[in-house]
Amino acid sequence: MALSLSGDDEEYDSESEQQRAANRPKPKVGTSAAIKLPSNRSSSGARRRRTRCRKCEACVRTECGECHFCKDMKKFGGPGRMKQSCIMRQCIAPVLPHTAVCVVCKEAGKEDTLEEEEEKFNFMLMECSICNEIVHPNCLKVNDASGVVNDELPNCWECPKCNHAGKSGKYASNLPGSLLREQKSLKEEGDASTAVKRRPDREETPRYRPEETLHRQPPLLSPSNLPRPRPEDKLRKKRKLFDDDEEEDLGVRKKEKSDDPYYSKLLHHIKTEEEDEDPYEEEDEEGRVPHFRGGVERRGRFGDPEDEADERDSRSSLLNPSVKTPFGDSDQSLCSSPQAGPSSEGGSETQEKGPRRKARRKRRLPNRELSRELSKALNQEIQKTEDCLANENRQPLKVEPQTENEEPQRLFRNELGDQRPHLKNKEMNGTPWELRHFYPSQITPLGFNRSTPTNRPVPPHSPPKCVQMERHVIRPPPISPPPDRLPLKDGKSHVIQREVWMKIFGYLTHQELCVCMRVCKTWNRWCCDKRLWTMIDLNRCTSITPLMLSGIIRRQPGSLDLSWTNISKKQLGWLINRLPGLRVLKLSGCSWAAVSALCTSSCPLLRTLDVQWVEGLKDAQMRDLLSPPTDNRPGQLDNRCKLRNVEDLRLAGLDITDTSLRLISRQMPSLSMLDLSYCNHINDQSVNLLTAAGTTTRDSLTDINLSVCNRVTDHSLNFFKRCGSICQIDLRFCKQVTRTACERFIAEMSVSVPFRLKEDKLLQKAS
DNA sequence: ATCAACGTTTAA
DNA sequence: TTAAACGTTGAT
Repeated sequence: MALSLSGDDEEYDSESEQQRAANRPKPKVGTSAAIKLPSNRSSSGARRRRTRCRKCEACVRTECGECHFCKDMKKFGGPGRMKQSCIMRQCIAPVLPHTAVCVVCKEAGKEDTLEEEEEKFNFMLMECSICNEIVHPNCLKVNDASGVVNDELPNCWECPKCNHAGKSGKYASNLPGSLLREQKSLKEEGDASTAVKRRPDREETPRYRPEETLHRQPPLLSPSNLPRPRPEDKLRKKRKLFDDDEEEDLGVRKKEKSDDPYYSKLLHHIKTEEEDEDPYEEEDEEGRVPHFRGGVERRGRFGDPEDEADERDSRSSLLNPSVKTPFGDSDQSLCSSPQAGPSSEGGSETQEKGPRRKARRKRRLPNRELSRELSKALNQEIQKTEDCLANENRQPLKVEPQTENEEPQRLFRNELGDQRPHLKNKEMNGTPWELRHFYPSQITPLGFNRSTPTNRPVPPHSPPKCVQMERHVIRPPPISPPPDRLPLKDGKSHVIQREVWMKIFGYLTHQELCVCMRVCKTWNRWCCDKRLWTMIDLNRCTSITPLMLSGIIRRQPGSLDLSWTNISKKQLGWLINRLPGLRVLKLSGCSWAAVSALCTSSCPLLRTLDVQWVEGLKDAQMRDLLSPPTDNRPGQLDNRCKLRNVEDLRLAGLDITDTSLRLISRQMPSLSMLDLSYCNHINDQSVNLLTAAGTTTRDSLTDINLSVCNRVTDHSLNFFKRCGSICQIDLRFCKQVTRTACERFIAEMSVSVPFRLKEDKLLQKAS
């Protein structure tokens, strides 16, 4: 259907079947019928639906109750139309259903009956992402073709036949589908263009190498009554199998500089896939691709020169599709029969190879991602900057500027002055964004960012398209990412447990964590644990890229600082929709257009909202922000203001008036800290409103900042006397407030609550 | 039989 | 182009 990827596909008998399937409702097929399917399902589009592993963190956790899909559920008062899993519960490694059996021997996976890790592979069920056949690798009587394991999904590969036949993959992104929306794009893509686009990917497939002399596997032992494999076993097996040469792909990537757009695209796709494969391998690893070039030594198989040769091969064939491996063009049956794979064209060496070791591990992408995942522009930029990346990032441990202004200036220079957009892109996409963090002390003498809207960072020319993000599968991070112990080269595990490492990592800064993430894959995962990233600070990171966004989602921070960034409404909307646990959001200096993304029913229940100096945020916008969302789904009961839990509200530098304050007072019953500094319209009447009888703010306010509010006078101090919980009143630089009045306030309050003048016109409760 | 939710279709 | 809808699958 959507996946007529090349002319080859038309050879499939089932092609017409696929077309039909796309054009009319599928006939009802019960579970039992589905089991019968394999015989005629070979090469058809009908794939076994995967199901939850029920083991991963996502599967184990409870529904968030906050996300889109939760809100739809009947149990959360929704209409139950969407029938989708909670965003936070999207399985990281969906498994084949229990009813899946080998198309050859009709038996289930048997890997858990075996001891040897490598043998297990031969007896686990593998689903081909191209022809959809599910087989035991050992049941394939093929000798000379290599299956390509897709470790994006458990039990997923491109079977030797398809791989050998050079079929372009449909891939198996059988992940929870809610975030995979590309099928349309794929469908709309013409066959020709699809074929062309897919070619490099196909060519990237590593071929069997004669040097790999491995003993043949024993013939199939087919105990028909073996217990079913547990999904987790398969997962574990995969991990184990792949961890050893985990960095091989990194090696491929790091070694290759490309001027081939296909390759560049592929490069990026691989990265994307890596994200998908495991939430803990993400932009850090991507970003470090160039770093690896001169950085961390390769270990174990990683350093195997054969692998490098192989990689070069795949690279060259990638660049030159006409270059084929000896077996690439052989006449292969097209998966119509499980027995019909390539036989012995491979020559004598091939005979020594069981399917096991031929299944070269290679990350493959789900078709959807491969098709349109990333914008062409982005890929082109990546391509152009490959070389620059290599050079710039040769020093992976280089410490980023820490001073207040250095980094932003650098960014600004790139964003504004540099006419080489690829450099900008390189900056943002080629470097781990965590390393680009800086922690400026933006505190002015008054404790506020004195930047005014005139100093607002100018958005870059082409802000990254959040659209891209929609097509990424972003899964929530597990709380304790596997493995439990660091796997060592000799197959053993490091003595120190993960949780101990986690404690150590807990002492590191984000920058240091980023360095650790480049040490190995396991550390990369561990260092991404959301406990280490409860607060993510992208303050003044002027260009927010899709990678950053996905990185944020995976870390599920409770606190996010996007101040003075160019984040767009779409991006922010995308983010907050996926951060139901977000409690602190800082958006100072952003545009109202972006901030308006909060006016949705998916806005998390924030406790702290910082919208200082937001351009265009006035009373009308404040009203929008504080109104109940209007996009509630039918049946959705909760139409309360999404900011009702805000305790800390920062509105410095806004042109808001009492109109907004009334709303705030009404809608934020828990408001404790309120920053109204630099608000020129705020006056005594405003203070009166906030502290009037019957308002919740009267008792909830503990900390108010009215510095540089020139309309506030001594009279306001009288209003504050009626605030039951007030602890700090900042009236610094209020021209119409006198020190005398402050002292009088202290004197009068001293009867009940002792206050002191911490600074001139800064009143603080003496504790 | 019931529930959850995957993957595709349809609507906006 | 994206989100919503929904038929159907898979687990229990």
